Amino acid sequence: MDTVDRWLDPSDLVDSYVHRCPARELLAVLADKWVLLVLGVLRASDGPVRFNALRRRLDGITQKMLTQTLRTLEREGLVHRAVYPTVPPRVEYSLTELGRDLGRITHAMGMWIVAHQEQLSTARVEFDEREAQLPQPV
Amino acid sequence: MDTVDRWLDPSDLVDSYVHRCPARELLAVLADKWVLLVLGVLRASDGPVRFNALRRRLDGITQKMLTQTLRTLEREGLVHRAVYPTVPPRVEYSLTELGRDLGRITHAMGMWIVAHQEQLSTARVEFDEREAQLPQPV
DNA sequence: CGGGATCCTAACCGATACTG
DNA sequence: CAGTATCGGTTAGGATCCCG
Repeated sequence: MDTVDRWLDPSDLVDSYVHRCPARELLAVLADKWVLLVLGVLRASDGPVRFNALRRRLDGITQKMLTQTLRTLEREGLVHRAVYPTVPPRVEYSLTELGRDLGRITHAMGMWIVAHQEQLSTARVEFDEREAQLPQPV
Repeated sequence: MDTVDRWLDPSDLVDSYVHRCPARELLAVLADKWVLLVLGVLRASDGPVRFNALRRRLDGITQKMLTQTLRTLEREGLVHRAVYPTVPPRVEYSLTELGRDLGRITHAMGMWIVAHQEQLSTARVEFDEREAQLPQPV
């Protein structure tokens, strides 16, 4: 079975992407507030999703950012955009093959985050408490 | 064996993190230009890493951003910071247990990116070519 | 309905200078 | 060595208006 373990080999990844290179381009794309969420929603939907439907599922996103995010993902070949020239217009988004593949990893990341929420909040609180003690800036 | 597949179950992740919630906080942290790279370098090193060593491995990062990134990761409980009050001072960074766990997933992501670089560049080129044909903005 | 085009502000971030 | 502090340019991104 095709699992993400395929990518978990011990070879030295760092030298491959730490320096400025094509790989950093996609990294920059993924390092975005909305990209991971959009991928998540598209992945969770079992068919194409219309623009406003997508918008409604992403609490807080503006139409500008959604458009921008979708364009970027389309350019990377992760998202497919289908336009039906009806009236009113209808545009449907879905993941490409490549997008679905990557989606499995980002999904794993999302699951990890949700599963560790409490450890993370605890860490934040403790850090902030430690911070609150030391300073003495007159 | 403990693999990231643990997090690849089909349950509905979206409802858990699409809305504003604690989970989105870490997502916001990860959605950063440097965070994934820093995690990657720390993960690849087999011992603690000093500040400037870290800096040298991250091509293009400024000392300000590295400091900031490390502080954030420390706050999230992903990175441990050890200060040795010697002269000159010495500060060593390493992943926490939590950080190593998450690091396995981000590493998978990095590997995926590197493995699919060419498909991604191709997609970009094709998209840009399609773009270059349509417009007619007199 | 699914955007494009503007305007405008907050934040980010790089550069520089200083410190224990 | 490993930061902190400050300043200033750039940009991200929200709000608003409009259009096919």
